[in-house]
Amino acid sequence: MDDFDLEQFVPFRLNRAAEFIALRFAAAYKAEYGLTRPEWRTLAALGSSGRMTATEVGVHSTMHKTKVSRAVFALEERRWLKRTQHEDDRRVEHLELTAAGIKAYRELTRLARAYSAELENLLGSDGLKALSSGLTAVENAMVKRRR
Amino acid sequence: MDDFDLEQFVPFRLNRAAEFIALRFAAAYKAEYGLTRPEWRTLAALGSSGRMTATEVGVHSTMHKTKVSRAVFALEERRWLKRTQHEDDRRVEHLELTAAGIKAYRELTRLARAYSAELENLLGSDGLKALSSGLTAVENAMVKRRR
DNA sequence: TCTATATGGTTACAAACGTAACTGTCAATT
DNA sequence: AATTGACAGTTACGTTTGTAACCATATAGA
Repeated sequence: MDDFDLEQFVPFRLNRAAEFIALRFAAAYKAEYGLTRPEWRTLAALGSSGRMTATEVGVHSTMHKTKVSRAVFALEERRWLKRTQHEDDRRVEHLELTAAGIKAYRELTRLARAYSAELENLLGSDGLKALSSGLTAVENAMVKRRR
Repeated sequence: MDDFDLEQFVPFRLNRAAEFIALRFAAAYKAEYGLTRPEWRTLAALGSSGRMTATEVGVHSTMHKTKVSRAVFALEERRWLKRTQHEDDRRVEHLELTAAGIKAYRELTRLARAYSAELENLLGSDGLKALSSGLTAVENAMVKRRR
């Protein structure tokens, strides 16, 4: 009928692939820990970088500040995270994982590494390399276009 | 603090890239036509494949049937789509674009093609190729794992 | 010091979503 | 013909989301 094919359209394919890959991993932390994606991302950001502000978490994990705010609240309720006020600027709060949070982080990253390995298996070494370098290209473009 | 880095985790990178790439295009059809993503996908599926059932649209564009149902309703209200009952099986309905729907489809696909070109520019020819072949790897994996 | 503007973070509200339950229809079995 | 199970599509409900407004604090300029 026409020469446009949704199946070949990169934005569509990218979305579908992301859903497939991410959902498969999300199922793990959702089922086992009841975490949402923003929560997992926040945990991961704080776990690997140590103390950060909410804004920094947002930048690091590319999440909107309302998502971060809600995730921080949830993690705090779970006693995986604690806040401390910045000395000089009382608008800012520093976020840090508690011992329990660090423990959870370790377990989750173990899962994440296992999934990375599974992914290499699933996509093949070449497939994964191609994907990764394609993603790098996107990331470079994102930096250029960032407002 | 640890050797896990969210920035290097493929599911995260994939998600972020998809958001960036898809949102940039979504902004166009959302701003100019007030379409949601399910609506655009439904339009695209029907535009390129002609008459289909709702279930087929869902398979073709990997959307849950509730999304398809809502999108079909919205497009119908807009008079871009009409339903006709299947002769033999009254559960099934055939979906087809109206003249106005086809016109919209043409305009949207023009935008989509323009965006594809922009993408090649943005990612570079090699980057786009790598991305595409990485996506193919994911797609192959999806087929294998499809339940 | 007062005002204006920017910033960190939260919240209210409406839209979009997924899950599961539902309606109506069909096919197979009895 | 009646029953059962499967399937197409819709709807109800609770959750998650994004936008925009908001509060509190900080900074700069008059």
